[in-house]
Amino acid sequence: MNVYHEILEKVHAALEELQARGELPGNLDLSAVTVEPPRDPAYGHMSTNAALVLARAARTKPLELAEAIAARLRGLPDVAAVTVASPGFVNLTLADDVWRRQVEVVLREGADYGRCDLGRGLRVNVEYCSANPTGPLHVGHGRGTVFGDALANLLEFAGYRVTREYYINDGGGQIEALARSIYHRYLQLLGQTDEPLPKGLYPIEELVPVAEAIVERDGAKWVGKPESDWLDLFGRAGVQAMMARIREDLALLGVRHDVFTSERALIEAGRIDETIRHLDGLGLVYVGTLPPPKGKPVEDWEPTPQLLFRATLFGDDSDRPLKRSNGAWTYFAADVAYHLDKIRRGAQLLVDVWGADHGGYVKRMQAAVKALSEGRVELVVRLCQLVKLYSAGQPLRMSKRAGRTVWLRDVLEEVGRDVFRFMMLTRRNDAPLDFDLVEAVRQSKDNPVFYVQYAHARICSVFRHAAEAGMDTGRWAGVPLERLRDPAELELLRAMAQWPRVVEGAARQFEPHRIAFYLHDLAGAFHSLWTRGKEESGLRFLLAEDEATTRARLAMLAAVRIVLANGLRLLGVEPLEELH
RNA sequence: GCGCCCGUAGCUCAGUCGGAUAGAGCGUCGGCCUCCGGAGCCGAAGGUCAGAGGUUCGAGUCCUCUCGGGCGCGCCA
Repeated sequence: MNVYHEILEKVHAALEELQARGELPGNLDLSAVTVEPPRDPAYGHMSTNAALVLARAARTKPLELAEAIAARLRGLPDVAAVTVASPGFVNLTLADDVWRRQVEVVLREGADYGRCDLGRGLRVNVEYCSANPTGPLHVGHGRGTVFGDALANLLEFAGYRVTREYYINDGGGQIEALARSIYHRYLQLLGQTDEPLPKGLYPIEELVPVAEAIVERDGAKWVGKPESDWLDLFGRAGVQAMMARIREDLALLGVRHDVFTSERALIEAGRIDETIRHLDGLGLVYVGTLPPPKGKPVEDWEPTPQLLFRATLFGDDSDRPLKRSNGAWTYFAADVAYHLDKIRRGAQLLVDVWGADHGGYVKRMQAAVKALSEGRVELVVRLCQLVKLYSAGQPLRMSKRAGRTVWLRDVLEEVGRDVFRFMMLTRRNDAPLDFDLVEAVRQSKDNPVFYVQYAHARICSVFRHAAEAGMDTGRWAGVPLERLRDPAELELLRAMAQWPRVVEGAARQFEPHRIAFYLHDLAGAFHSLWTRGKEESGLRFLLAEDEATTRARLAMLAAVRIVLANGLRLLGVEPLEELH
């Protein structure tokens, strides 16, 4: 329960009282009534739009209704002042004690401070990363992975039951390309070819050890053999090796999925046939011919009858192919089966985190989920834009064709997990992100990671000094919080009390970046107060001659530290006690 | 040609299920170090929220159109 909810309840109570007195109709919809901090602090601490949103239905003037509401809020224990402002806002200034009490709340709830029940225990499956097992994770994967992981943490904190999931795309043509890429390395190792790697294959060096292992085990056994003899074997070896590497990369990022689901396993278990039959039973599958794309002529277009899913019945722009002309299932068909699998395993809400280049795929997958769940399960898709890498302002040239990709592992070794994770969340997921490897590790206030970490470390430093002075820094019962009087202190307390609101808003919108921005603001409020202590010694946290005030301030700092740590934990960033 | 995303200060970006006088960082200019970590803080300047209509008590936010940028557009994933 946060302060804003408490005040909202009081507004509701005031409205119900007015209804009971017959001054308001009894059947009002109160869902649009909000209590939020006004942008301009001159309007007080909280503001409600109740009169504005209800006036029409109540057939009264907003200002009159606002006055009536205000009259019932005035004089309440925690309310210091209530004013009405045109066109009908009711603005409240709360007693300082309300904010001081938040310290006790935070200290009591600790790591749970900010939790809420927005999700009401709903089972949500968050699928993220899901990089093809054809190479290590690169920086772009890193962004989506961090986003998905932070989102999963956030939803869990907001009361959802979360499953973190990785879909291994090991069933399609790209695995054959992987097998051929490894085979080429294999021939090279045995001196059987000096041809360059054919186009479309993977030029990455990480495949060499895979080929070496095969040489060691089988020698030249596969030289000159037809593809059908070795393709499957080389593909499996490649997938196994690349997934092992990807799991290492995930571990470096601090990411742990609960479930890895293999596309190939779904196919081999006949799950796609089963799923398509299921769709067919619903009358959603037919054989038809799609029109060619308009405006953009496709060479060698041949109208081909295909097995199609009636995606247009569920909001997509076109029906979508389930089978290729060679008879194999499309990627989409496998993905439909996979999403049905997630639903059957109990997911009540599906979240997919994809790269922005998959944007064209969103509607058909949502259509499929709608069809499969008969409208009961929603699929939320979040797209992550590209990461542009820089080094000291110079763009880093990456050429996938030449095999010069910047691997996530290399970046993590350079800047560290915490910096990378935080920086990936300092932008909305759907906006492109510039990431400068040199700037990212600079220790200055330009660097948001450092700025937040520094606030946490400074608080820890105060506590070290307090402990040296022999103060009790662990027990807060009976702390005289009324000693927190300075406007800057109350400002910090109010910033701290925003945390539950921020969690709720971020979770509702699936936007973990809001956590990062909030932490920056909270750190700013703290740094500001700290520096004032430099200028006015009476505002220092540790006062040798005033133990009561010191204890109050330490309690406040302990609470702020908890909120900083809770926020960083959701982002998967470790709060540091010292910086070096 | 169609679909999705985006357009906010010189630059990079926030902006609460629509809320009041649109914010932050960088950069620029001007201040603050006996003393808890100055790796910080305070202040100033800087805006047609791409443009035009619409919805309403109220629009950066919702709708329509235009302009500009990104991504995608049968049998790749």
